[in-house]
Amino acid sequence: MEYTVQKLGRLAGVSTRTLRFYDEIGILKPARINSSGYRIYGQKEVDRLQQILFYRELGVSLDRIKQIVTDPSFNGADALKEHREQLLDKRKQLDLLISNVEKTIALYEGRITMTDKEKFEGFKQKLMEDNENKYGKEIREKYGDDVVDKSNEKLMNMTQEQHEAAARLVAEMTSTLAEAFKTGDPAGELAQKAAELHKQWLMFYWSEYSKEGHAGLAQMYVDDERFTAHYDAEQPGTAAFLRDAIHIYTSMKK
Amino acid sequence: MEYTVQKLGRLAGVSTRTLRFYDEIGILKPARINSSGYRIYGQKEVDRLQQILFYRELGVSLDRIKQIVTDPSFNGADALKEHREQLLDKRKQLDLLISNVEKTIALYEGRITMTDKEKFEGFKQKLMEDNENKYGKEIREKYGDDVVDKSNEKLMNMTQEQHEAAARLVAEMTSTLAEAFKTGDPAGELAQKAAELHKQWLMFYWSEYSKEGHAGLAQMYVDDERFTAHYDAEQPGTAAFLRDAIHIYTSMKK
DNA sequence: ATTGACCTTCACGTAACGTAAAGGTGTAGC
DNA sequence: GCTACACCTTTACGTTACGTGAAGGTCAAT
Repeated sequence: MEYTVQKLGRLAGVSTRTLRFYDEIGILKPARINSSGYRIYGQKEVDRLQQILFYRELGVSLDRIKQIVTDPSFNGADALKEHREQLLDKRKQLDLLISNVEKTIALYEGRITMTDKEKFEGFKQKLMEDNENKYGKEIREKYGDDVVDKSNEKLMNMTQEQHEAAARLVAEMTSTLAEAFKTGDPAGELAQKAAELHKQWLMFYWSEYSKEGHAGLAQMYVDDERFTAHYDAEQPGTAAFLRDAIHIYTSMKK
Repeated sequence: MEYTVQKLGRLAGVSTRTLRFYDEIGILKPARINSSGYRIYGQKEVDRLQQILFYRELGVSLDRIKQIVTDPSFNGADALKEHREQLLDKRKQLDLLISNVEKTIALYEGRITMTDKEKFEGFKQKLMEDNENKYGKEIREKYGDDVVDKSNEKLMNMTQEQHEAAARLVAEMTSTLAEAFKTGDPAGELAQKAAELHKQWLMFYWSEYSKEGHAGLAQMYVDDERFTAHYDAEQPGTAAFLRDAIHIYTSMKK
């Protein structure tokens, strides 16, 4: 039985591009090339492809698969054992990441202690210590103490008060914007107040204000669908409305 | 305080290339460019970089970090929550992979039931069933039953007897090669017997023999360090010796 | 002869940089 | 003033495993 790329692809469930790529990297060459330059595969190649896909499903890299299928002496457990070690390593790192992400979420959400400053500080302290134990040593060795300390200091400095103040501003901006949206007039008083609040809230994070930056950010609310989705969540059109309001706001201010 | 790329890089523990790259993708622009075209960063940029690195350590993509640092409204838990979901998904897939790799290793090694054909077959059956339950449905839907059945059939056809026969051949070849190596003569009787055994063993996996293929594989034993390491494990120089023996073997046979 | 389904070879895009290469800048020592 | 030498710049290829066109040739049927 002979196969062209597409036939073999359908049989094995891979794209024609994949077969051409496997040819290119020398992992699966066609049995022959016909007079028109077409790749022709035979039974031998079908078997080899099955073997390749078997290892691919186990997450083995094509580079390693190449060794395995080229020389059957690598067929055995050795390659897979090494691969297993890599996977276990990967999982370990992944678990660490997940643990840190979850701690950070808890910290942001304040689920646990946002209302209790003492505990809050203690929690951040704990997050820092955990990280310190897990990979702080490596990083300290690599980059020196100052970097790590500075990074930790930064985390500590984002105090609960700051966070709450910013949150209040955002809440006020959001409700003002919703009110303004009902008027339909981005140049109106309410909309301009929303733009002003938006600026104030930005100032919490930007250390310097510029009309251009503000206007550019506003434009992005419309251009980037991820931002749009955020602002349009309650009321479609809000993102565009906010952009218009801010553009008016920034062009009036000098 | 003002910094050039290298100074900022040392402070934060990243390469200058990274800073230029962050400039390029617009995630961290220098405060200004001096008259010589040098990038000059200020305190604001230092802070922003710290924030970037914080999220980077949590495994967040630069694309997402860009949103977070560009618009503080993304600073919160939302981005991280989505990120956590992705990480959990990843871990699930990783666990599946590890489980399959471990089963395959056990199968290859025969640790469990290699000496008991019934159990062996049962084990392979179990591996197949497990895979079937985990993602067989998807694959069957995607590619049709024939592909999956064919793949499974292939696994079942690799019987214990075949495996053992090949293993015996490999053992014989290895010991013959070791003996031959001591003589130092790749054209000698022992070395040529090793080459012949090597061919026989290859025939177990290749459905077709060619002198060129055999000679090419032998050359790779020397050219590719990973193969070399395998054959030189017991005795350095063995890979080169085997190549020489095979080259002599293949050029004498017609 | 034309259509439509195949096939071919480029060649760019993906993520986050590492690693040269080729060339300009700044400053210290002679 | 000249020369080292450490710094800076841009350009561009390599990494993994292909996806996705683009431009153009082939094959069988209408």
